[in-house]
Amino acid sequence: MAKGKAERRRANLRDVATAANVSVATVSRVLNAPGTVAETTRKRVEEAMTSLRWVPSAAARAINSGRTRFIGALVPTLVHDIYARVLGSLESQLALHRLSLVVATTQDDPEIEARKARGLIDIGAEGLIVSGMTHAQDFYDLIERGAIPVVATSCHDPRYFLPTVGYDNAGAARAALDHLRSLGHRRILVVHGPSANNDRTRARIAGIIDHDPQAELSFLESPLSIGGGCETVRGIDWSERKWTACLCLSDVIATGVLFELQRQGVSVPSQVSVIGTDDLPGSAHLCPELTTVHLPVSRMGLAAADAIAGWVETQETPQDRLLDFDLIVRASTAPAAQDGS
Amino acid sequence: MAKGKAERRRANLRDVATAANVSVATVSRVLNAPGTVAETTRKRVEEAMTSLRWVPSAAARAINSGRTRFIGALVPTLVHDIYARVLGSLESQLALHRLSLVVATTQDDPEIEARKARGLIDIGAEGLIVSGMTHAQDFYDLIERGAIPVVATSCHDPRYFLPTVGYDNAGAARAALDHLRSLGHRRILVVHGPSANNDRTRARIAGIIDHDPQAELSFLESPLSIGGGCETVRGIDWSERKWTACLCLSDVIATGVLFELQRQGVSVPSQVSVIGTDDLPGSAHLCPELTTVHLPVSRMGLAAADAIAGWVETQETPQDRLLDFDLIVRASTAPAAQDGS
DNA sequence: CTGAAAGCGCTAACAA
DNA sequence: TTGTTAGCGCTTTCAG
Repeated sequence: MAKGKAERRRANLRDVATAANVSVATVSRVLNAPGTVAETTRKRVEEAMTSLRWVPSAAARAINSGRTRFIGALVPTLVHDIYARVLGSLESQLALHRLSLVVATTQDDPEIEARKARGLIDIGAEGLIVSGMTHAQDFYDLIERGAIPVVATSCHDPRYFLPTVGYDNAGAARAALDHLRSLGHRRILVVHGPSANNDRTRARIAGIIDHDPQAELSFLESPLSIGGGCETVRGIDWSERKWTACLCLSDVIATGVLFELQRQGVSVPSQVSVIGTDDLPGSAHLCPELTTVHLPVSRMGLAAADAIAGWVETQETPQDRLLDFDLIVRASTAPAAQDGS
Repeated sequence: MAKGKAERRRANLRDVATAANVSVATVSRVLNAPGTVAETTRKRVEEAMTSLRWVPSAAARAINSGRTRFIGALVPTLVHDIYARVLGSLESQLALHRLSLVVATTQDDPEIEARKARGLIDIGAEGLIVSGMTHAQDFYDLIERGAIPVVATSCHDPRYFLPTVGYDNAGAARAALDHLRSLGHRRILVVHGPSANNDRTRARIAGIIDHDPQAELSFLESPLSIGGGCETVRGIDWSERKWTACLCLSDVIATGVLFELQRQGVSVPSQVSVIGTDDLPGSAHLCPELTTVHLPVSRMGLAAADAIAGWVETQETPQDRLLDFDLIVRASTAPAAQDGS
């Protein structure tokens, strides 16, 4: 069988009607209310459909119903476990609402986001899911103008312009810090991802800065990748004991840090404690198993799907949703060694 | 500002025309051929558009042009770096063709795939990207009937019913085996992902089975996750020296294996060599850095995007595309220790 | 340069 | 149970 295909004009409802010797209304009925059509007529129509290889036109249906049945998601990148997992549960939950998911990536650039948002609306997205609360003015104008449902995820702020479905980033970071503090750590190196255009990262940083004046925190910004985490701590001489713990505001960075420490022969947690934030699937299996703050990204995808689906369905703005995080203590943190600091 | 929005009827072209005191045709013209409209008229129309907050209807445009400008991608899961990366480059390359990407996940189940494929076509996808060559009959009927462009990725087979864009899975696995063999390994444990419904995994297995009769291969199936890799090799006592190397047909599994070996105190590569297949971004940073076979997933996404875009644009079936893989030798493999086997 | 009018493929009253 | 017909919002001739 050849891979090409002859290009006839696609059959439409009228063709089917003619072939089956009925009116277009009857054909439409076998589609939308098969019960109201006589058995024999229906058979005839269905045969006509198959023999003409008729395929319904989504656009025509959409123009009548006013619905396209898909929503758009704007995420910084697909290549990060956290967004992949959100999108995964978003997709499956939207499918339950008979909605599809169009994805677009923004590279954390508000301008790109605004542009892609326009594209999504242009092709008919009924609603949008975005990440965080940092957006371009163009973007706000766009949704203001289109009056299109948009929910923001990965964050929580009832005062925000859009409904938010997410967790308390500041609180999560604080929980990590508190854990380290309770273990007696005072001098702590905080490694975080890029904070430009990323309010989640900024919220995490803000959550720990000034939270505990007794803690002596140093901050280092790292690319949001395993390699980035490695490089960021590459030059550090841990034997100086300048810090007894490393608080990573993201698990991918923590993973890189762990790898690099191991490579340097620094033992975790006896020499340095390491804690992450996110709880990726792999984090539980690292050596040592990574202590981290679990963020409920799957539940978040689910909740966001329900929120947007309800909104496009009922026209009613959803409630903000705050999901819990959980400190997961594993093997990468331990009490600070006593020393005369 | 409230999060809700009053729900007026959305303005349409006619409303704009009336407001601007022109005909709908003129309004349409300022949209599609601004040059042919008098400066002053155009101004007036544009003002009407903004003041009425007019937003074009995607469905109406689609019904006329016959185009929806989006294509659907069916992947087993989003939560695997490899698919995330393919989709990432697919999305950005399709964007260059002014096409959007709708994603749907199949859980490696052909029935789900067929169902979701129907859903994608129903909402108007102009083309489909699928993974591999294992599909349900329903699926084939569907695309046969809809005469819709479909390209298969992650594999390569010119004899296949659909155009394929991908790499030689058998060859990649063979390259990994050859590397191990050249290092003197003979007794090798092969750990692979689930092979049911997954022709890529089966191809990799087939690629090494019987390839080198001198090698003594044992096969173990593992879930496709880091945790799966860990568990699969958990019970093994490597000191028995039953195998001197472990060939993982997927990097996520190799990652789990590496973690588990480290936990057991088995040293890699001096006691056991480990090699993966895929080359994930994190693989280069593992301890030890993972030797693996690099699969060009980003280039593949790009090529697949071009293939499908060209197809929906020109109606011409694209060529199959074979992309090269590369053995990346890093630190997790070493010559087999001499022993009297 | 502009307008009138005929559709695109389908749904949904309303009649019969 | 079935048919007729008027749109849905927009593009596109074809005439002015």
